[in-house]
Amino acid sequence: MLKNSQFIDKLRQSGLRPTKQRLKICEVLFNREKTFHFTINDLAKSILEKLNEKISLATVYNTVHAFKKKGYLKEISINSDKSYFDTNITNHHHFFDEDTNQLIDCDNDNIENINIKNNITGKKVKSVEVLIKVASDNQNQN
Amino acid sequence: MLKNSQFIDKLRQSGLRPTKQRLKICEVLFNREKTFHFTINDLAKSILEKLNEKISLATVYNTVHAFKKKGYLKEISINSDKSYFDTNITNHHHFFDEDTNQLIDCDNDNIENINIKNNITGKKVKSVEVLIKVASDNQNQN
DNA sequence: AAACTATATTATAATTATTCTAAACTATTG
DNA sequence: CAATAGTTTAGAATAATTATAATATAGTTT
Ligand SMILES: [Mn+2]
Ligand SMILES: [Mn+2]
Ligand SMILES: [Zn+2]
Ligand SMILES: [Zn+2]
Repeated sequence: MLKNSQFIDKLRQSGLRPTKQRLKICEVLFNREKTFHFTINDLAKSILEKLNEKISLATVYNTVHAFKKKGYLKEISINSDKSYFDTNITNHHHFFDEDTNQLIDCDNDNIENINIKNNITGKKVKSVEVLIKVASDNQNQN
Repeated sequence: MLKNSQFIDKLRQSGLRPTKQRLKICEVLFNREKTFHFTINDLAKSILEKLNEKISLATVYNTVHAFKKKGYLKEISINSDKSYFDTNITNHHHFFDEDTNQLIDCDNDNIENINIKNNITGKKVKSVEVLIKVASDNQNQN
């Protein structure tokens, strides 16, 4: 449970002004036990529910992108309809539950280390991530 | 190099009428050496260039989705801006070149078999795919 | 603290990818 | 060939995201 002043410091350190809106968004994003996987819409809804506060959608977009740029959030693509973001910024794998459309972190030691025998020549590996799609047995595989 | 009549048979077999447009799209998609990774826009452009033919965008969307449903194409999510499709319908991994925004197939035996120790309870694994993001050394990691 | 300047917020418009609609067209079947 | 069921099409509708430009705020200077 981080306090406001800690968020203020963090934001200042990364050259972001600690505005009222950004602090609210920090609260919603980072004051939670577990990793938060969300769409912009989820976040906007969360802000409204948790804080009973309305922040302009544009600001939510701006802030999420600012936080991503500073490395406090990462973007995940599982679905081309909308972007998902992740408060777990480490390199990690995901389960994607096709029944519920939920992203779930996959513990890194749940999967053996992945070794790429031949990389593209002249390129450097930036990340290696596994996406495991799951569904209840009877599900249509779309 | 498949002939028209082979496409006609294939389409008939899957209950799709072999229309002029679908045949053209088959030509562009499947008469090539290597796997084709494309966006709808790439495909539309290809149709125009290769066949000097204009097919309505709605038809391109319809056809791609019909082909996907029949299992002749698969959809890949690397980027939430737009959908990528793949003529390689097997379970396989990808390199994504961040410099060029190109998807490249990763040979399955380029990566050791992936074993998931603990799956989500009550769910069945539908697919396990690795995405390896690469870039030239000096690239900013966005 | 007032003034100044750089940044951030906001409502709203614009853009882009994708899907929907409904009318015109075409492949298939009898 | 005629009936019909499926397909194509242009254009409208929708939804996510980004751009704009006026207003507000934070940090800095005086
Ligand atoms: Mn984005
Ligand atoms: Mn979209
Ligand atoms: Zn995660
Ligand atoms: Zn592929």
